[in-house]
Amino acid sequence: MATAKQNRHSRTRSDHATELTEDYVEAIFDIVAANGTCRAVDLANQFQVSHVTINRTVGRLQRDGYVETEPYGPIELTTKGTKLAKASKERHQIVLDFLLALGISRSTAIADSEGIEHHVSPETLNAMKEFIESKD
Amino acid sequence: MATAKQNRHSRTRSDHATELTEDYVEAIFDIVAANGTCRAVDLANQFQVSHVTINRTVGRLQRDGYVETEPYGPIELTTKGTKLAKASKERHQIVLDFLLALGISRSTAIADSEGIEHHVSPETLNAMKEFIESKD
DNA sequence: CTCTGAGTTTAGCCATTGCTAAACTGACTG
DNA sequence: CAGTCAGTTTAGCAATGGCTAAACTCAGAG
Repeated sequence: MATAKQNRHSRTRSDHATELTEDYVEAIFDIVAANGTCRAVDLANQFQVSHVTINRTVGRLQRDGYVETEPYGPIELTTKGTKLAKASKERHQIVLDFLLALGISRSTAIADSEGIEHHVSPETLNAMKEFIESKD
Repeated sequence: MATAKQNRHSRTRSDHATELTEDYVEAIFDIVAANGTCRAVDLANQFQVSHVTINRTVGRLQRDGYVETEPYGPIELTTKGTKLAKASKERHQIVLDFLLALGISRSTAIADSEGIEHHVSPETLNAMKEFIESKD
């Protein structure tokens, strides 16, 4: 009877790009909030990746309309980028709070929430929110 | 004062490869269990990806010692591959049961668990297990 | 024993995400 | 105003994970 299961893993493909995009706009948002401005070198620090990789990734973010930047200039989020950053940060925070409410240690919760945040549907996110509130 | 945060996103890099490996050995394990044998075409069905992609990915799995296969022959898990498949399946099941225990609908739980399973630490997995048991 | 067709493999293309090495900019120092 | 140096960009390499088109294998039908 062959497989029985179907599709399902199909997300995996393009979603890795989405994850990276979300991580970047989140980081840019935070760095601008902290430093007033964001340079490539700040992102290289954040992600522990070479500045060259940053440069090209930022180029893709610009191509896709998430950031604005000029040669040798700072990196700024567009409206679209800011919107995505805020949504990602909110999701991230809920996942983190949820893990903490579940009794996970802070350091593990921080690490796991980074990975999990990109994979929670609105329904699950909502359930997490309710769980957190029930623990207040 | 620059960034303040540090590292943390460093997992993202090589982990995508690990995720794919886990998904593949899990699928191979299931297909062998269901059909008695696993062919490239079964995996192509499962992942909705061309058979050519399957072929090369299986090549990498073989290179890395997870599967054994000969040209035009079936695909079999090595001891190492079987071990990883079982561990992944167990983790997957716990995450799924956890989401269900949290009140998530079955279809969403199935979808989300696919994404989340690769990002839960042993500590979090344990907390999930306890949560499930507390609901019995 | 040939022929056909499902399944596999090879060849060759593209984008992404990593890297090092080398060239370039621009601002601050002397 | 020349030099230096941090930061940026360009050039070019590798591995991964996707694809189509074309060639090959092998088992089952005639």
